[in-house]
Amino acid sequence: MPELDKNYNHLNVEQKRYKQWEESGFFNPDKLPTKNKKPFSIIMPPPNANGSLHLGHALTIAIEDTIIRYKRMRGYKTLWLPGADHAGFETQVVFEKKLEKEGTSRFEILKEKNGREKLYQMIWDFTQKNKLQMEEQIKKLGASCDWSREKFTLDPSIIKIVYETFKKMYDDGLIYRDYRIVNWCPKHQTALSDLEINWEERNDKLYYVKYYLENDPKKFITVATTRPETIPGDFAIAVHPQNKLYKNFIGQFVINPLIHNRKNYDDKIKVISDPLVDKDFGTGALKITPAHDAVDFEIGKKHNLPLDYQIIDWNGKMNNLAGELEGLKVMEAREKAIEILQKTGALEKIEDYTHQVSVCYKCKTTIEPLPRAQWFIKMTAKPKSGNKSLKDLAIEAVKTKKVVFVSKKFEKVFYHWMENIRDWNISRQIIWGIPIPIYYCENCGKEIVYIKNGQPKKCPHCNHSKFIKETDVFDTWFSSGQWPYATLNYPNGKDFKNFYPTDVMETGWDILFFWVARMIMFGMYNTKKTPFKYIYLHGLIRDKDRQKMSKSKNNVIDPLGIIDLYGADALRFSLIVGNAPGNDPIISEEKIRGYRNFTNKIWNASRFVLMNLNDFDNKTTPLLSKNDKEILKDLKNLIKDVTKDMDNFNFHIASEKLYQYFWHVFADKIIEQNKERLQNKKERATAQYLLITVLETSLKTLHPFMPYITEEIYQMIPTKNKKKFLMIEDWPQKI
RNA sequence: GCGCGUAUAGCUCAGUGGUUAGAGCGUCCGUUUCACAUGCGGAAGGUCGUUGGUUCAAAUCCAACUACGCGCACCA
Repeated sequence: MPELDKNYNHLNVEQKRYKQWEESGFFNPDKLPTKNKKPFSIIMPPPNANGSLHLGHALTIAIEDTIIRYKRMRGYKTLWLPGADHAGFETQVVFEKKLEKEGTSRFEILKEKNGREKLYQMIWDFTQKNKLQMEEQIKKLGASCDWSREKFTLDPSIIKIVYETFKKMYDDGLIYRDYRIVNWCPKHQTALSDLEINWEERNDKLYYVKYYLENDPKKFITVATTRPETIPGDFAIAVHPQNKLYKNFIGQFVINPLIHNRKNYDDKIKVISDPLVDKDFGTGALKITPAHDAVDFEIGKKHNLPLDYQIIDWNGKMNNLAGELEGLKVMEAREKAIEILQKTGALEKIEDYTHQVSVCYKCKTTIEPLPRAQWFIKMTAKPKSGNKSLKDLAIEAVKTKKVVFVSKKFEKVFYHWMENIRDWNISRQIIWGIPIPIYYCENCGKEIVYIKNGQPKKCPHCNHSKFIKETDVFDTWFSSGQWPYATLNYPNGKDFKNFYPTDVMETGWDILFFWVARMIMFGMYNTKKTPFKYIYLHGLIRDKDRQKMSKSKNNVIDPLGIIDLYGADALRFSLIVGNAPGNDPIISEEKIRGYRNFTNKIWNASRFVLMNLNDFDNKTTPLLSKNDKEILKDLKNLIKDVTKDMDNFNFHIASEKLYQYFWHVFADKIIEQNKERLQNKKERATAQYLLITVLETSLKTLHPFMPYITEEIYQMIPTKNKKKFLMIEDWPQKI
């Protein structure tokens, strides 16, 4: 019998065991000796290759590894496929911060010769370094994923599939380029999707500005606006068609109160009517600045107003069309505009006004709505080859239960978002990403989708042979949205045939729209199937004060530091127990320490059993007492219960039951009761049998949650028909 | 504006109609002898937000209310 330390020391165990598991090849389903040939697969949400792992990642790994290890023990051919995400915009933002610290910027590098290529290479190297580090962290957590199948979102095989999807959607009429108002971040110099902006409440002012009639300078129409600096870009005043107040103004002209002698345009502004205008807001009259507001742009389009008269540039400064405001930043321009309006008497009054302003979700810079040509995906239109829109496909998949949310509440949230979805802007003006495979003919200007290497030889429209390449790249979610089938080598790969649709998608609820919804749409559109059967959404980890963990708040628990202190098993268990799916778990070091104590309990109870097995013969038939039988019956019932919980994704309940049982039934009662029997010659063998049976069964059921310590002890106990690893043992069903 | 959710011990949370409502941490008392002081024995601590309903039975199902949290949204 080996001499065991008095306290469990995870440092002696974890690395050694992981190496053995990995070398065994059993992480790979093809090498797994399984009775039951049924496949079971999970695609790991690929962490962003732009930093180290945080507790949220540890939670993902803990839950998914628990599921995978459980299913593996149930005899499934289990595949858990790891990967990493280039994470376009997110990574570029992180990298730019790094550049800033080094005293330079993305724009400086882009100025250099081949700057674009150079910057791309720099970020590439950065992500590859991070990726290696992340892999090590995932291994430390004990993740039994198949590293031989690992993928990166910029692998050529992935890009190929992403391009083919783009081409298919383009040919299907779902992809189009349009000039319209986009969410522009002046700091990051890119457009953002509707999901990438946040809304902040601001206490601003509402300015009431008079626009005098051209023909009758005594009469005027008052407009309420929060953005007087955009007045130089006004091309109409719009009122509701049924608004009696302004009936006589419709069709007349007013004079722009802020600018005169506009380039190429009159200073006269027509009063028009449009049902989009709210009769009851402000004065009921709306100034129309097509290039600087989404609603105005829509109205402008309908009424044939100039849409590209942009008076704010891409840096958020007033340009030379802004008259006296030229050169000022937007906020400065606002003050200046008010000054001028006040002087000319055009300012009627100012009111306090609280409203929502959109900001960049990364840098909090106020979003500038600006017109720009962008690539979009139609969400509500039918493709040429089918009769259901992406929106309809996704809604139908959930309605028909092809995909099921483990927490029902997210189903409702999903529907709500889906019902109101608008077209998706997939172009980003950044360099870190997959280029949109489009060329514009230099001659006829038409766009050509070209997804092979190199560039098109001849323009199919005019036979010209010179092209300009699109410089925009895809929104990162356009590629990660295709992750489940792309990683499995769609459409002809063996893995795709064996493992698609995958079984569970487990990820944080914060990316339900960004990622999960898009995966469902892409999966349904491309493969006609949902990419997964169940969606398990976990919460966002908070600290003791309910705060989201972030570096700036200095409340981050570093998973690696915690693992070094208390072990991966303790961390994993504390992430699982009491954490119902979908709720935001609160994790403190005290909780983790508490479950570290549990690992020690397991260690010592096992140590006690092992200390008393030197003469144990696993072939003798035990003489079980009534009480012994009762104990085994209870254990059987526990397993039944726990198995049911595991099948229903109730890991938080299963883990707690196992904890209760091991500590307060096995250690407190069963071991105590049998201490005396072990001293009794007649009863010793039976007591040994009972103890080792309960211990072995407990180890098996605890293994998915605490893989390291259970494996370590399993390797030491003398039981019948032992497998090479506990990892590939059978989940206990009969005792 | 539209929608979703939460309220259980001092704190943070589990609890899938059925004994005496649980866990981690914390508090108090006792305890180092042969598995474990990262332990053991014991104790204090709960009108399960409020009110009403359904039921033989409600923390659990339903409704309203109160408080809090969150998501979505082109009201200038």
